[in-house]
Amino acid sequence: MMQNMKLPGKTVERLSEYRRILLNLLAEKKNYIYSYELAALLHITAVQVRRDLMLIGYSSGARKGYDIRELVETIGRIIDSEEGLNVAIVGMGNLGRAVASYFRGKRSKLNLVASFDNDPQKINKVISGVKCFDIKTMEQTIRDLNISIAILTVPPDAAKNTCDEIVRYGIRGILNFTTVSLKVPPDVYLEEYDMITSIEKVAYFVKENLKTQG
Amino acid sequence: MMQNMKLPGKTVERLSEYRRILLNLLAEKKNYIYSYELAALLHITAVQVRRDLMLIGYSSGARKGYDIRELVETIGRIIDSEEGLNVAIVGMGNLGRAVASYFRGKRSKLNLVASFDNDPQKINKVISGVKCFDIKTMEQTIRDLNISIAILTVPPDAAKNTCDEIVRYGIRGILNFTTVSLKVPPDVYLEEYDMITSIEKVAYFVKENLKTQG
DNA sequence: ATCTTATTGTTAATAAAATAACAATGTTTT
DNA sequence: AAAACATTGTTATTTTATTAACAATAAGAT
Repeated sequence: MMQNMKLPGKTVERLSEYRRILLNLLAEKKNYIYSYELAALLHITAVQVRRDLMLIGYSSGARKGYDIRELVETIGRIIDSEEGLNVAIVGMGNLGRAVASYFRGKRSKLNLVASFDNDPQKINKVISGVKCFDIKTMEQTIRDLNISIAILTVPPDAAKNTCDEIVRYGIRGILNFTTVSLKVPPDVYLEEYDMITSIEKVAYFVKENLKTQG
Repeated sequence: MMQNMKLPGKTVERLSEYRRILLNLLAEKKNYIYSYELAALLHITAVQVRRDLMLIGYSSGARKGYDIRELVETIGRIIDSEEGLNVAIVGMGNLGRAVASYFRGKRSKLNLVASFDNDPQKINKVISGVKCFDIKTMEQTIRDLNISIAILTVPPDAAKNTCDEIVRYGIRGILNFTTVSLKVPPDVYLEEYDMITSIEKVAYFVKENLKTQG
């Protein structure tokens, strides 16, 4: 209930992870799961799981644990959009291709319908399972294929311009993997991920642990 | 002051981002920066910047803004380890190669010294700037090259075993890019990133925005 | 059929992160 | 050299996220 209220970002992330795990379990013919089991699989607490499910208004009814199939369904109703959303990868270097292949095991209503690059070797070929379009045709293609989400994997010096472009063409959400931090209008959702930052964070805590534990 | 206390993870992440930006600015011959300028570049608040710098005990002394060179240096003293740490990429598929190339513009004392794969085509070649070793030699190589950080980019079904292995071989920090959530002993630092989760998060907020804004 | 137990759903408490408020301090202007 | 100003460093407040506590309840045991 109160499903009209936006969920906290952290909860959305965990719901996505719950679903990933639950789908795996379904494939293994498991049908019910307790909050503490699901929690253990993600190394979080059972309370957190129950609280997240409370937020999406899901209730097991009984103390037989959660019906996995039903729960997957409920999570989908909350985090997926009914009609599905179309996604494009902008920049088909190593990272773009990597992202494309991650999409194969995808679990939501997201459709990877296009990729863009400026390399003639790539244009009009199917790469990692997705057709690559000439980046010059981006405006037309984004509108034709009704693409609302872009994954940005272009080289850093192209990031700002490309971002401004796709926003003009009507993109509503961007996952930015470049090392450039972008600015978008308030009605466009932007999520940024810098892998070097993640590595430096790991290094920091390794260093600190080494200091205290030898 | 109090530099022996571990910093919050969020602060560490921002420090890494400050440094990335500051290094770019240095390259453009900018020498001083105000907190609000740095904040604007990352779309955060100036208070946050000042608070983070307070936590690492850095003080500009004057109202001329921060001396960029000095600040970069200070951040390095806090988040880098003095001798540098050696890093390996485990799994040289698309994602592994992408990560390797991100390392080129690296800004810290981290050294990418090895990668591992089981594909004979790759073994003993230099790929994306880093030598690829036979994954069978991992134990020896990790010890020989004193590798303490691993970036895990193997296929999902290999994730758990590979993780247990590298932990046995003495790895102290792992950045896990597989879709499998791992378990490590408490003295090993684990950071997990699931890009499908990020995409699903973007999709959720796009959907919500579309609901309220049409 | 009642008792015991395990698990849930939810409220309350705590912890962590972000933001606001503001005194201190140097800089520039007059 | 005093006044006005801009910016910092830090404490206080607010907000957000996590964890703890516990009543409610269904399932199985006796």
